[in-house]
Amino acid sequence: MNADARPQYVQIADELRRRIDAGTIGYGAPLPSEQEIRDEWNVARNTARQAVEVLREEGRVYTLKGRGSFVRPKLDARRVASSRYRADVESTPENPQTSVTHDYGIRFDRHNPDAVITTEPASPEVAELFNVAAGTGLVRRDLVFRLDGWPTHMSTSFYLADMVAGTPVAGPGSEPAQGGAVGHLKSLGVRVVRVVEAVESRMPTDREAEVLRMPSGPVLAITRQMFDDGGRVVEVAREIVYPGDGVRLEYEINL
Amino acid sequence: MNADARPQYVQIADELRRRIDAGTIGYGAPLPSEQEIRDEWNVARNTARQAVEVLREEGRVYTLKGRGSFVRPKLDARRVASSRYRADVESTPENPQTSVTHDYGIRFDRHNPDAVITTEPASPEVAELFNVAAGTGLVRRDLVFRLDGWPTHMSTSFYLADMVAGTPVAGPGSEPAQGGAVGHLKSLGVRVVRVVEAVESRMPTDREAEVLRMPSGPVLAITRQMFDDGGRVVEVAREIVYPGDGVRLEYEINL
DNA sequence: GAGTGGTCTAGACCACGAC
DNA sequence: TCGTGGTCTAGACCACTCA
Repeated sequence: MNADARPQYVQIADELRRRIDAGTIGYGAPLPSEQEIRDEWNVARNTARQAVEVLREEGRVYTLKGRGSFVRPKLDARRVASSRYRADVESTPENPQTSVTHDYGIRFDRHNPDAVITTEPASPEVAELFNVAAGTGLVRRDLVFRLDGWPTHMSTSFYLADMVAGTPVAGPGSEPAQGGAVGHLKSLGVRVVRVVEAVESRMPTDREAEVLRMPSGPVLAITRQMFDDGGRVVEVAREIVYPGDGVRLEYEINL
Repeated sequence: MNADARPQYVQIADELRRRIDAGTIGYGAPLPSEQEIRDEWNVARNTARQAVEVLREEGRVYTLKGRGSFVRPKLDARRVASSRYRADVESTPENPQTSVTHDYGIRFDRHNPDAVITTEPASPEVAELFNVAAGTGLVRRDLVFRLDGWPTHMSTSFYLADMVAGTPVAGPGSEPAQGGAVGHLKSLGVRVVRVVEAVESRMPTDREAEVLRMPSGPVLAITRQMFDDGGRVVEVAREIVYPGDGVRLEYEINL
């Protein structure tokens, strides 16, 4: 009855993947439920679940208990070049742009991060990245970036409270900002001349999985330090988190 | 009988993880078999399998059919800085080093990659990275890097056949090389002044999963181009593949 | 042949979300 | 209330590895 030697759950996953790629099941649309898969292929529930599990591990779908599994969009256009920060430097009121619009090749106004801005003392970990004493006052900015409603990435970044208190950087409504972090600092008279990024791949935390709707695949996490022309650390991001699939980080090294 | 609200398979996974961290189950040692887990915790086979699956997704164990599941070592010391290529440039016969020994902070002779060197025409993809016509003759080097027998990463890199034919680079026994790719090229009188790397996170191919003994977690894949002082591409690596866990890539950007 | 993991079935009870 | 996915049980047959 089944000439194909591959496991049934792989075959079912292949067919579902084909429907997603063909657009038969669009972005955000529900996958057939486990019961529907059982009916269509005449398999046990565990086999249907295994098929969906394959797609979940691939990051093609995300699953919500009590609701179903849904197709995640492919945001393959995502692209982060090491030249991205130049877009920040070159942003002007007449031609507003940020590193994020640069990455995705989109207009400024399609990019609408939610921002939560708080004040907190530096944890030992962040303090070390800042090269200041633990407990130093920091402004913390938690952002979620979305493109047409779909989360593309999220970040937590820190500024020195002494440097930004009372400025728009420390208040709401300052995001999306012209020129991103570099632009923020430029508006305060701080010139960023060097950025150091450390990239890690890991499984998402529960919150990241929920916010990015990435229940199973890996994420790319970037820890960033920005230095001014005096060699001082003026911004720390820990971390900037992207869904692992489809992201591409480009760096240039001069010897 | 079970006061803990967490699912049994999570609790079992936690206990197994604890034993791994405590050293009760050492690196390379087998996990309890599914049958042993069933006996110890009195659970059904699927529950035992789910527990092992958790550890497999975390990259803590790898599984071989018909044999068992085994503990993967944590190679957390892995660390790749953007300054790594300077180690290649500065390598001398008196003080041999490569970017890989630099990454791991180990002596030269503990690093023993297997090498397979072949000749092949450039695929359209590699040709584009090299900025040459498809079909151009290339020397291909497939390497697997190991540390005390454990695979750390693998790479496929290409050189222009015209440039390296008849040199040690094109022959066996040239790896581990002093100075890695940069050293190779230096020995031919080619000076590498610029390296461009693109980092992606993705699930491993079947071969990568087997070689790296990473059946389930993500990998970090780097596509690299090396440029000489005339702006010509003199080496392409596609791709350098690391197990996703524990790797850290550091880059510096000057604005 | 004994032990291992890979796949699969046919049930069960539960928590959650939408209506 | 009903449909969804999350967890769990108790079996089964298979392919693979090792002694």
